[in-house]
Amino acid sequence: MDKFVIRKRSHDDEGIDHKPKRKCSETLKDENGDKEDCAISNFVVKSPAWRHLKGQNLNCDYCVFFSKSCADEIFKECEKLLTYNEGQLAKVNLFGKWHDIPRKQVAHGDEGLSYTFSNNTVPARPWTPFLKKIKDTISEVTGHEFNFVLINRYKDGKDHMGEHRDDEKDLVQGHPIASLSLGQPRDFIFKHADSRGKNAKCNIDPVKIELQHGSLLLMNHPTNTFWYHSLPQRKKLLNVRINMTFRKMVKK
DNA sequence: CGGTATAAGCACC
DNA sequence: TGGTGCTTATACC
Repeated sequence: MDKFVIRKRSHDDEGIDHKPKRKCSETLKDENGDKEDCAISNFVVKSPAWRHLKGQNLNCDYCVFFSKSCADEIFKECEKLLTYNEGQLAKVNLFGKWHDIPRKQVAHGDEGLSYTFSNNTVPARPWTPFLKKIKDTISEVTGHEFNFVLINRYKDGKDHMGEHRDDEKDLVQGHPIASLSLGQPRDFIFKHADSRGKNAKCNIDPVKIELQHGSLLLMNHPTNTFWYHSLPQRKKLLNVRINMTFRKMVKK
């Protein structure tokens, strides 16, 4: 793998330009001597070129975060190391009916945290060295802290996720969510809450973006207050996509 | 308490 | 194939 340099992104970039201003030339080190659990010792993050997604109250930043070789390796490690929830933990209740979620899901995070949506409470499994390393790298570069990651695995284009907002009480209000995409690129669609359905109050165009292998999408406040997002079916796509959304949850 | 929203699928087009 | 509208009984605001 390539040699990597981690560059931080300072908070005062926001709203003006999204290129990192501070440099940090240290290479991320294995703090726990966890080579056996995590084959990845370095990550590529070469001053990512951020692109700002703008809309009415839409505030997101997107970049290709990991180089292809690094993203390939992380993807491989995910497939080797991760296991996913089953049974009741893999169901949601909507409009009075229980459904198996059309994808696989698991969460890791600080002890005691969990995430509840649609009558489904996903408890955090402990951080693994592998996941902690990814989390720390993203924190380092974005300047935001996270204590929880929700991982979704879409085995092919038939797996999907419906429209929703990440507006649960479990989430620290106003804190950004960092979404790392690995594997099969997929369309990701934002729709404004007031612009949905037959009786829409206004007509705001949806914002679509194809989330690339190794990319990071930062969903900043107040995006999730006003915009729904979804990962629609794309039936012709045959390959696996893994998504990690790093979050800050309220401690209870 | 009443009002409101829904991370799902399905039935159209 | 993909986008839209509808569902429905809890939950939780």
